[in-house]
Amino acid sequence: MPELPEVEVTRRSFAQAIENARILSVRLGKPLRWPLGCSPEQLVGLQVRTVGRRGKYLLLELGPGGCLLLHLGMSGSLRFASDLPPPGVHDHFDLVTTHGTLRLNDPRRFGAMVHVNGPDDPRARKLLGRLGMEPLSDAFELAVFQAGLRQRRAAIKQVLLAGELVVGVGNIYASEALFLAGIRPQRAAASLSRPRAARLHGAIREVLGRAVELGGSTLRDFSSADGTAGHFQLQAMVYGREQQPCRICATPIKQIRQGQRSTYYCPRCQT
DNA sequence: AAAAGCCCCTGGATGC
DNA sequence: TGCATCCAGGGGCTTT
Repeated sequence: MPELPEVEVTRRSFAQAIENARILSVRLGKPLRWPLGCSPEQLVGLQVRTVGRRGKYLLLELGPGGCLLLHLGMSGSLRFASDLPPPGVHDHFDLVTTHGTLRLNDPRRFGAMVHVNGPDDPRARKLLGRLGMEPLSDAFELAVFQAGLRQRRAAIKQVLLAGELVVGVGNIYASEALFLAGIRPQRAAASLSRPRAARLHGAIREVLGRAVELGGSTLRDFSSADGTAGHFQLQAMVYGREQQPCRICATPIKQIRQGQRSTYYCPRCQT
């Protein structure tokens, strides 16, 4: 379900509320993508200090030590409340705290909740170690982005999705950002001129930033952890619009496959 | 080293 | 109505 904006909006919807809560119990449902990595009892008594984010991972910093890495995968969503109903078949993780219960619902179970001892934990390194720049932070440096593109021959869409240069750009926003930048998704990353790479850099920030402001939009069924529904204001320019007229030039939008994923683009606006 | 495929899993939409 | 097929927001792992 979630790309960076949805993960960030989810984070903001419960980060304050869970801060400094003490863990009372942990309930596990069906297995997620990876095992928790510790016994549920081991978490009892710890405090949730802060909720951060790296790419599409949420990081629940624990006191006095350790961290929970939370990923929503393709279909995951969170709720945080003190009056949750009994868990349903797709509720696979409950973190019961003094401030409420954080519940992970994930029908497809591509999501994960993983306990690590700290940033140097091998599991943390494996999952977070190769992640690229944060697109909405100052760390997203244009020069580094341009240099990174120059050394990759793969299609630009694939490079964005891979997350090793820049994180958080998922399948929907990749198509949207490339449209905004006027760049064809199949184009080799290394073939982008510096000005066009700069345009893409701006487009990524624009698309993701606006989506965060709108409360996680575009996605069909998104709602944040406090139950607020996504707004849907951000209408897609190309994603999911195969055959429909481009909103700029009216040329029919094309759909292609890249790496088993759908890509949409305007054959006239994007070169 | 980088790139391309392969999976993990369930549910909803579509087609016969 | 029932059943088969395809597709879906991710990304780690294995193979080229």
